[in-house]
Amino acid sequence: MTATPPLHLKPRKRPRQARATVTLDAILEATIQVLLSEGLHRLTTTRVAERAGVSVGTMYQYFPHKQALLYALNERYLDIVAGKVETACLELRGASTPEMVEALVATYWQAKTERRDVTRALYRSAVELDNEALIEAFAQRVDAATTAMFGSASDATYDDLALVNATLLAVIFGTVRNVFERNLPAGLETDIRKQLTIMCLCYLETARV
Amino acid sequence: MTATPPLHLKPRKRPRQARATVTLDAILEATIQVLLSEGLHRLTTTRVAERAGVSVGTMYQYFPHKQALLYALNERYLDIVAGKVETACLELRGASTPEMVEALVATYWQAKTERRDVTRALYRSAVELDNEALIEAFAQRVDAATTAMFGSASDATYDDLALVNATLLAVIFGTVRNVFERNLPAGLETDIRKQLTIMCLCYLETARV
DNA sequence: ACCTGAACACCGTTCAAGT
DNA sequence: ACCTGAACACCGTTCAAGT
Repeated sequence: MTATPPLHLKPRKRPRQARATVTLDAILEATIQVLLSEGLHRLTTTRVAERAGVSVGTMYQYFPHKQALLYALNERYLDIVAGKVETACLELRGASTPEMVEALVATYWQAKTERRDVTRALYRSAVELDNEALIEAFAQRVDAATTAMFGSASDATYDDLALVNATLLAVIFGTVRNVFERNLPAGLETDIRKQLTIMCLCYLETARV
Repeated sequence: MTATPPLHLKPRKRPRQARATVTLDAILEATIQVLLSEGLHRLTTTRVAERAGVSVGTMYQYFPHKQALLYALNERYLDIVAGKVETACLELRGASTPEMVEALVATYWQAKTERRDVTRALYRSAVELDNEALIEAFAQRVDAATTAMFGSASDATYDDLALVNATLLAVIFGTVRNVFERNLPAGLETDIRKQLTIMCLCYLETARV
């Protein structure tokens, strides 16, 4: 599913008893809650443990250090987003290019906008992380899904599909993040999303063989 | 030059004597050095003070807290990048749209690529910051410069220049950051830059009135 | 006007002791 | 097999004392 992550960031052990699973979920749930309510710089092992209803020691049985908490959170989140993109791509096999671009931008934008607070918090939390493996795994899944989709387009074929696809993804993902970080008025945000779609479309038009 | 930043992030006082100016510069220089050599999570007030050759107490006379160090660094950096974009835009007044797009992408890309380590470190350091004011000031300067430039194009006029311009900036800045974060092979990076230029160009073609 | 560094509150992480 | 929490090293920040 995902590329093997750096060992030191993985949970220390997998739960073998029911209560351990409960504990692990409680810790992750507490992490996102503290992150949202207190912010990254007030995300403390003590606070997370307290909120999860366990001792710090217990936390360290499951996660080798604080960063591993954020790593797990990002992993879960990126897995969900990648899944949504994959589903959308499968549904669109054989469709027309405009439909594909429209749906790709809409799906990704929607996935990020659904819970703005979570998206923002995770964008920020990812900074202290050795997150290249995470991003890479995500990129590869999405890349495979969209390449297959555009390759099946009913109205166009591309000379260098790999490059065209990589460009599209960099532009879409990058633009969404940029817009997100600037906290623009809702109206302008929507307008930019529409323009982005137009832009991708005319690019694909140009790139057709 | 820049919008007024949150007060709590500004240096505590401006130096009034020569040695104080030296001290302030030494602290900022030490900050970037420690950031580059040790990484964000090992950037410690003690370490910065030591490297700068002053005591922690002195550091706190100039900066109210650790974040203010990173804030100052980002401020200086964004000021330089904005300046480069402004200069390029002025030089291109009255040129053709293709020249403008090419130069805009090249200038920004170059500014970010020149010192990849610094760019990366600052992207990351900005996360814990209340950096909206900083980003906003940067965005406004650049927006004004590029709007004026595209408004002066010899070969095209645009119906909604403000929106077209905002879209272009979001796409270019966003894509550059995305590419940067993924650490792609140099060849692919260059290819994406070229594709990005093509994409912006055909978008402007479509957006002409 | 500027600098020092010991002192304080808090944080990440460990580990001997428990159930 | 899982959990506890006191203990340790370190970090951000302050402030009384110095030049």
